Amino acid sequence: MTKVKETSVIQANKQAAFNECPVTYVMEKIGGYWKPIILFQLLSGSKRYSDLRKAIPAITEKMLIQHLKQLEADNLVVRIAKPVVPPHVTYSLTKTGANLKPVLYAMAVWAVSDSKENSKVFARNLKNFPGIN
Amino acid sequence: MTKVKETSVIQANKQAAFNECPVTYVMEKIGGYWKPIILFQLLSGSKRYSDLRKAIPAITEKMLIQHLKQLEADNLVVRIAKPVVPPHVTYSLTKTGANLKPVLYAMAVWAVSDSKENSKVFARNLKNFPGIN
DNA sequence: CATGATACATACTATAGGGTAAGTACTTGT
DNA sequence: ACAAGTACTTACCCTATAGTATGTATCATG
Repeated sequence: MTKVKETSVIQANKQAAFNECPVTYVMEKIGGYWKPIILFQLLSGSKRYSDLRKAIPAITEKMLIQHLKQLEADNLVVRIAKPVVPPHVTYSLTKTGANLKPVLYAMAVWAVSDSKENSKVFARNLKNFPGIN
Repeated sequence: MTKVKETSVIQANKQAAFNECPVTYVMEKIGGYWKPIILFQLLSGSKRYSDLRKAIPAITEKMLIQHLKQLEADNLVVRIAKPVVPPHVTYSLTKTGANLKPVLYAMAVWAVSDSKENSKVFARNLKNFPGIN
């Protein structure tokens, strides 16, 4: 799960921000490219591992379990495995995970209003668009 | 301002998530270690560059302007420079930036409740704490 | 005439985290 | 005996982003 160096300024800063800034705390848990997308999928109910894969075709299996494990460690999702063969594993939100709903909703609301009223965004989008220039 | 490679899978994925996932959209704008902290400082009113530096002692000047420039490009903060010597520059939130307040507040609320009811968090904190082990 | 204050800029290094590709275990179906 | 399905694991590479260190312009003041 991609080891972390114990001695590094960047980790120390992260830790400091993590301890002091609640926003950083939240982003440590739902940040990254895939976590919000996974959480979004689970907001609509518990899903099997393979269902998540199908629902998010672009994600690699490594990223998927890696983030699921992290979310589990952070107590945002629960893993339930039936001891059968072939394996049957479902993931669902914990209460804490479900409590994120208003947060995600607030973010979505802001995102929509911002992308409407802010045209500079699109300029920057285009500038960074891969495969152009 | 740390150039970005045009052709990279990670950029493409970012772009895709950016276009489709509003949460990712928001996190592209307020993510990173320092942005939330800077925004928090500006929530209480406009500040000079040097005041921000003093308010956030751990930040390096490079990180500070880099993020201020990004926030400005994203239309979350405005830069006002008085043409005097020595320079006098103040930063403040735009309307869009100020609209983030409920989002940041929702995150903070969740963070507090989560860190109270979730003891695993502190275990993980301690495990990652720099200078131990 | 050198120093200090302010608001940056820039070259280089380090690291966290994402991406690719391939392998594992176990059993049922052909 | 071999492929197929499920839920992972592991080894290796690449890139985005943070950190370090130093430099720049302008003017007032001692």
